[in-house]
Amino acid sequence: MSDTSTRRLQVLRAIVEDYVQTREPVGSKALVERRSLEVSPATIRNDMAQLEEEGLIVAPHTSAGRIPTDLGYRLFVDRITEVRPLSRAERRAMEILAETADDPDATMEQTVRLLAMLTNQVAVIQHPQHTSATIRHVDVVPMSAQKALVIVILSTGKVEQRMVTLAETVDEESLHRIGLKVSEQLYRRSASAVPIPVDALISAVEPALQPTMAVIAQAVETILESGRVDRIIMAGTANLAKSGGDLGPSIGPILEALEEQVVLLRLLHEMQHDRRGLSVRIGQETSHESLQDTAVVAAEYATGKSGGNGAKLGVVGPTRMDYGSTMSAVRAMARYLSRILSEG
Amino acid sequence: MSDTSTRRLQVLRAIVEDYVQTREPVGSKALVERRSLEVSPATIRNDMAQLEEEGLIVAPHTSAGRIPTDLGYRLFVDRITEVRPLSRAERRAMEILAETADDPDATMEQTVRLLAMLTNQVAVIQHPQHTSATIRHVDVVPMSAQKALVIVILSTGKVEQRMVTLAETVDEESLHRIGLKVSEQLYRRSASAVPIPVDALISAVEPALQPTMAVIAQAVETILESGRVDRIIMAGTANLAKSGGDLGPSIGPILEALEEQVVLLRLLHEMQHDRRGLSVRIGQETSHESLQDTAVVAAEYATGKSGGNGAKLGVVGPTRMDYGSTMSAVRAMARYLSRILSEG
DNA sequence: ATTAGCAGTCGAGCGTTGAGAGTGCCAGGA
DNA sequence: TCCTGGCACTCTCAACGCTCGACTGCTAAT
Repeated sequence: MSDTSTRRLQVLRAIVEDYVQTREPVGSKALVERRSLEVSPATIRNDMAQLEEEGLIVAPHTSAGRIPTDLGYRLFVDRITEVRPLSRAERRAMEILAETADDPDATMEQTVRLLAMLTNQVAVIQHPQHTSATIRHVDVVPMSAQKALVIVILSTGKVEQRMVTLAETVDEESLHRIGLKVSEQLYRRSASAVPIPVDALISAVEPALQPTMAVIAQAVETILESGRVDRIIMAGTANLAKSGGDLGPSIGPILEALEEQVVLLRLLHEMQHDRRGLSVRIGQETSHESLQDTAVVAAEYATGKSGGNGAKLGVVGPTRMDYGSTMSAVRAMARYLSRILSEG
Repeated sequence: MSDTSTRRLQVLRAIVEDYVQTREPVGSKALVERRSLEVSPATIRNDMAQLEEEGLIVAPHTSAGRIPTDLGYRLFVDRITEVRPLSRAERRAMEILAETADDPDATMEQTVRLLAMLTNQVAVIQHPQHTSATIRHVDVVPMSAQKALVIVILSTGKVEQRMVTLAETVDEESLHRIGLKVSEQLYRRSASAVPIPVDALISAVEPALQPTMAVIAQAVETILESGRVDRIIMAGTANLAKSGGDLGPSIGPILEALEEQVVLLRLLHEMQHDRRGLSVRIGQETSHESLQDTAVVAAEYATGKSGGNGAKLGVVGPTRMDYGSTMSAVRAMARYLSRILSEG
C-alpha cells in the first residue's frame, strides 16, 4: 500500500517534470521509457487513472497524455519537489548586486530586474512600507508664488514628496523656517505614528505663519499616511510573451491584471509563507480570473534592521513552470535583499 | 492631371482609413461602395496599380486587396490626415490631471497612464533632465556605522539620493554639518554645472572631516551627473496584446525592446518634431528590428518655466493605428503637461 | 482618361483520410 | 491483491484535394 501510493507520487512527479520540460501531455509509455521505471505501461495507466480520479491530472483529450491540474502542481510543490540550490553564476550575480547597492530605490529596481532574469519570468517587488522607519528631516521648498514642495526624508533613506498649494504668498525664508520647525518636532518620530500633533506644530510658529503651517502639517500627514499604501515595481514582462504561447492569447488580460497593481497587492497580502519561507499560489488559487493560468511564487524580505514587516517579492509565471528553481531563486533573492537592506 | 493625382491621394487616404478600421486588405470594389466615389472600380484599380508602383501600398497576395506600406502611412501622416480635436471627455480627463498634480514624479506617472488610456496604446514619457534645475538643498543622513545617504533636492522638486560608504565612522552631527555646508555652497547652482568645486567644499570643513567631505562631494557630483541620464516610464503595455494579433507573435520582442529603455531613448532623441510639434516614426523608420511593425508618435514638452529642454512623451503602437487621434492626443498631452509643470 | 467585361490567380474554408498516440478494460499470472 | 500483456477503440493532427469567392490585370471600346 505504501508501496503503491509512493509510486503514484512518483508518477505524478514524473508527469509534472516531463510536462514542464516538454510542454506536451505525457503518456504512459513515454513515461516508463524516459524514467526507466520498473513497471509496465499498463500499471502506470492504472496509477494515472487513479490520479485523474483524485483530480491531480487530466487528459486534454481522449488520445493524449495527461497534464497536471492546479491541484497536481499544488501537491507537487507541497510534498514532492525540493528547492534546488542556486548555481554558481546565480550566486555571483546576487553578490554583485549587493556590492553595488546604491540607494533603496535603485536597489529595489536592480533586484527585481535580476530576479526576472534569473527566473525568466515576470518579477515583482513590493515597496516596503514605512512601518519601521522614523522621520529624519522635513524640508519645504517654494516652487511658485502659491505652491511649495514638502519633502520628508525617512531613516530608511526613502524620500517622499508632495506639492501643496498655499493660501497666500509666503517668502522662501519663512518656508524654510517652517521646515526646520517641523523637522525639529518630528525628528525620530515613527513614520507610522499617524496622526501627527498638528496643533502643536501650528502653535510653534508665529501667528502670521500658522495658516501655512497648517497646510504643510497636513501634507506631512498625508505623506506618512500614503506611506502605508503599497506599491509594486515589476520587470521582465517580456518574458510573459516569450514563455511561448503557453499562456495562449490570455497574455493581454494578464498584463492588465499586473498593471492593475491592486490585484497583485491583495494577492501578495493574502499569501502566508510556509516553513520554507515561501508561498505559492497556483492557477485558480489566485482567485483572479485573468491569472487562471499563472502561478505566483513569493517570499517575504526584511526591510530594515528591526526585522521583517511583511514586504514581499516574487515572480509570476505560467502554472507550467519549473517550481524548484523558481522557488529557490525567489527565496535566495529575498534573503539577499534582506541582508543588503539591513546591513545598509 | 492635378485631377487624377489628387484622386490618387484620396484613394490612398481611403485605403489607409479603411484598413485601419477593418484590419482587412481593401479592394477596389469595396472602396467605391464604402466611399461612394464617382468613378468605377476599374479606374480605382488603375490608381491602385500606380500607387503600388510608387511603393505606397502592397497586395499581401494576388487575390487580396491592398494595404498601406510604411511609405504609404508616411505620406498619409505628412500630407493627408488632419489632427483631430479632442473629445470633451478627453479634455476633461486632462483637466482633472492638472488639478490633482501632486509632485513631479506622480504627475509624470499619471500623465503616462492617462495617455495610455486615451490612445489605447503603450505610452511612454521621458524623465526631464536636470538642465534647467538648480540645487535647492543637500542633506546627509547616516544609515549605519559606515554608510550614509546623500540627498539632493532640486528646484524642480525632483529628489535624488545615493548611498555612500564612508572611510571611517562619523557621528551624525558632523554629517549634518557637512550637509549644511554643501547646501550653502551649492545653493542655486545649476544642476547641470558639473564638475562642482570639490576642493572648495573640502577646504570648507575642518581637517578631520575632510575625507568624509571628499566622499560626499563626489557623491553629489555623481548624482548630478546621473541626472543627465535619461529614463523612461511607461504604461499600458497590456494594450500591446489587446491590439488584437495585429502585431502577431512579435509582441515578445517588442516588449523586450521597450524594457530595454536604451533603444527607445535613442529613437526619441533622434526624432525632430515638425511644424505641428509632433514627430512620427513608422515601421522601419524606427531602424530597429523588433519595432518593424510599430509606429512611434512623440512630442516635446517643456519641463519648466524656462522653456523646453527636449524631454519627450509619446506612444508606441502598431503601424496600423489611427494616426489622427493618436497624434492629437499626444500633442494635447504634451501641452497640458508643459502647462502643469511650468505653472508649478 | 475612363469604363465594361473577361480570364486568370490565389487564399480561405471544408470534408476526407490515414497515421499515430494513448487509453480503458479484460483476463491471466504472481 | 497487485501487476502485466494484449486488444479494440477513440481522438487529434497533418496532409490532401476540392470548390468558392475575391481580386486583379488586361484589352477593347467610348
